[in-house]
Amino acid sequence: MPKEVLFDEETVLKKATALFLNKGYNGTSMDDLTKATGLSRSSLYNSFGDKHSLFMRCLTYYQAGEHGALSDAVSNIASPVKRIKAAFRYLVDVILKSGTGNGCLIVNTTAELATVDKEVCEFVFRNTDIIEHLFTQWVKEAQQQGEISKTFTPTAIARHLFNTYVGLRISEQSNPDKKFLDDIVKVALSVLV
Amino acid sequence: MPKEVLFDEETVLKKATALFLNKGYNGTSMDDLTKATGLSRSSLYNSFGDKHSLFMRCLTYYQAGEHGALSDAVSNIASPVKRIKAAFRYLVDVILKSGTGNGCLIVNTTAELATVDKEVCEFVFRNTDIIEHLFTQWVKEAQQQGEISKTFTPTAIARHLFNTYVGLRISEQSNPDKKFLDDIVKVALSVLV
DNA sequence: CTATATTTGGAACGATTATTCCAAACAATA
DNA sequence: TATTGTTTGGAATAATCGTTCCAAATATAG
Repeated sequence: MPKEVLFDEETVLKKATALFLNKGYNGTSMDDLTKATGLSRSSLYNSFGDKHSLFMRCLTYYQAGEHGALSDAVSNIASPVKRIKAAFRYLVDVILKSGTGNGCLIVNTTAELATVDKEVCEFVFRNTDIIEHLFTQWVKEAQQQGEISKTFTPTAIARHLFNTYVGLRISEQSNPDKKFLDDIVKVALSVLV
Repeated sequence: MPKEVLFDEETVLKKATALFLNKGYNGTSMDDLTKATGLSRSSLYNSFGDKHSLFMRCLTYYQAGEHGALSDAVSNIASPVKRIKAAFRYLVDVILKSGTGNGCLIVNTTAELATVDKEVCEFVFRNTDIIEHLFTQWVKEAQQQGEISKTFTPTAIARHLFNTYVGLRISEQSNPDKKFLDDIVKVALSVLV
């Protein structure tokens, strides 16, 4: 039987993801990745394929992590409007507590690669769809329970919420200030009436 | 007297900017730039310094161009609320007409370099401030003329508008669809009452 | 026409890029 | 313990990176 793998795959993904998040895809070299993960070149290639494959793994790993964290933060909130507000308060909280101002890997990747990398393009499109549907569900709930008016369609409001999210992920990098982000959330969520 | 420069500096900047907008800073090589501009390496270095200097020139060139285009599009609109709405309609129009889905150079650069490049960081911070102040002026006007309520401060609304703008510049890359962008604008600007 | 000053093209540079390769290390089975 | 199959580290690769350098080209001034 083969020698077993000595490293924890998730630990490696976590460190690689942090690196990509900080320096971007093109700004991160395989040398950086070996140093950050502690793995040698061959181990990295053997376990994750080439740089692009590793990056795609990081993207899905990051996506799952973010989605899980958000679920944990708001899943027990019954009121859909309160759930939406809590989600954005949670987001601002995470941004300020991380302190790095690195933004979101998926948003950053959209800006860096969406127009030149087909695989990335498909990923970010799917991701957009997933978030839009999640928000749409929440808004639909809110309208059915009479928490907010039916002036706009659930989809339209969901898209606005998505846009507010990605905006915040850029804004945190150009002006990582609590008042700035709070102002954005306060006004953006005032449409939920 | 010296031999005069044979190329038009603005034409070169325009082509270099288009390249950076499409492929990002790290994704664009000096070789790409020589091919796109038609200039040789030495001419490029001689006239614009190194890659980073050329990039900063492109950033300010792009900034001036965008600001000028926006001014031209809305400066003759007396009503501040109509002006804001026209600005975002103009933006969606530009996005759809360009068809490239490349987003905004400054937003993309924020995502790619803001946390690792001090000079870029200062630039995007200044840019954020400029746009915030412009929007703040418009909102202040609107409130003074009674076009919208004073529920929120002009700054808070301006920050929401800024956030909506950068969001749109990402969203256009993840889902370049007219209905999608129109929904965002429609809901986001519904706070102007 | 000559001299001058600057640009220009292209070769050349060392550093870094992503990737491959191979022998040595090693854990699990037989 | 011997064998097997895989991982591992590090050297090696070819390509590309940003940058420099220099001789040739060229427009102006004298």
